[in-house]
Amino acid sequence: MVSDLILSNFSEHVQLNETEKEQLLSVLIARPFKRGELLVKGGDPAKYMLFANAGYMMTYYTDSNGSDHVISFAGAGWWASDIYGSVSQQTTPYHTKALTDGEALLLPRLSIAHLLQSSASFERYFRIVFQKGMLRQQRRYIEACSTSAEERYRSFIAAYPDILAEVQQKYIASYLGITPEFLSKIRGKLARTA
Amino acid sequence: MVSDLILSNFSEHVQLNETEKEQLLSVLIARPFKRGELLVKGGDPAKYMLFANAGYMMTYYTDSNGSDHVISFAGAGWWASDIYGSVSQQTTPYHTKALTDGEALLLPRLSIAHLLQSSASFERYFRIVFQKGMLRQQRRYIEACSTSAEERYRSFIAAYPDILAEVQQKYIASYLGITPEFLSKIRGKLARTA
DNA sequence: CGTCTATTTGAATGTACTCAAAAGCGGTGG
DNA sequence: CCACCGCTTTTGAGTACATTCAAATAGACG
Repeated sequence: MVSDLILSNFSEHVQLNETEKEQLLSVLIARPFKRGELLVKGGDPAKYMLFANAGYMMTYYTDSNGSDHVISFAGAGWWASDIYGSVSQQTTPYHTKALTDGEALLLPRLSIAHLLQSSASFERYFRIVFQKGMLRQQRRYIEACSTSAEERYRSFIAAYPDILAEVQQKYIASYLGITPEFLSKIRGKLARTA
Repeated sequence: MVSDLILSNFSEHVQLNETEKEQLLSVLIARPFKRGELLVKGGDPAKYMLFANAGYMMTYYTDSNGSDHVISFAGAGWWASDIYGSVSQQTTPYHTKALTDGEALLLPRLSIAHLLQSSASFERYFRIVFQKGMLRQQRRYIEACSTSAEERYRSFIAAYPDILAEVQQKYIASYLGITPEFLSKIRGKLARTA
């Protein structure tokens, strides 16, 4: 298992000693995936956090009308944003699906609890991850409230051109909080304008 | 300074020893406030996190059109959701305003850094606070995307009847992501129906 | 009491949705 | 290699939820 990505992600935030690194690597589970595969199903027990080692995943929610809402995409080097797998709770309401071929590293919930107890470095790492996650979610909410769909699409393609290339349009529409039809119309308009 | 609320909030998540409790209390700053007072101004240096010891505060964002968007309310026993004061960054984009008379406890950024380094309990506490905050923000986003304004208002009054009584309607409208006029129409309709 | 702000109400408008149908695209099997 | 199938994207017409603008009413505070 190639673990450079996750180790470098940790080292962006904390300095792990050799013991801690080994401890972390020893509990990770490599999970290769194929495009379209459902890695975590909403309603199931939340067993682990997922780190994208290669390829793209997305975390989304299916509401009571059956509509899906993409919470976030995760490309190589990112955690999936379903963090229910990190809390001692029975189930997650979110699905996590592979959007391309790739590989996830699974970090089991019990291992997380173990890591957190064994070293303040792990507490610190996850404190920072969740702190940033909370800030990101706030910004996302603000952006959804205060900008039009067209603006959100423009800023999305500016910020994540790589995701745009890899991922189906209907998922991007869902991420932006609009219907696939409406995204198509926005794209048509932008193409005509440009 | 009466500090029961914040100590009991910590003890919901971690067990602090006497030294740690003293350490925490020694860095908190009591900040009484009056209704309408601006406690933190967006664009200013983010100096601290704010814990509501009494009364209500709200954190909100003013977008480029000059419209305000309430991110969250904080009643007694809650942290304001502007957590920029916890990261080593220059400024916060959010305002925090007093909605009633009350008192905030200010936890300065440097003190947070100090606490985090001195004990894993503090790392753990803030890890949990941010973890829950991230989950809450995600749920809020999902709710904004997947339900109508009327449904959101209904679930708001069911969940927070106390806030409803204390806080001006236009702020609740902003929290729900709608205009004050439209909230008024929803209320009119519900009153007529019921 | 008068002033200022918040809330209500109404009419016109707009952004985004729904429903429906056509066109495009990718994979699979004959 | 082509034909077909299923799914995604495009396009169009009609609709709905929520907004904007404007004016009237109600409340709060000095």
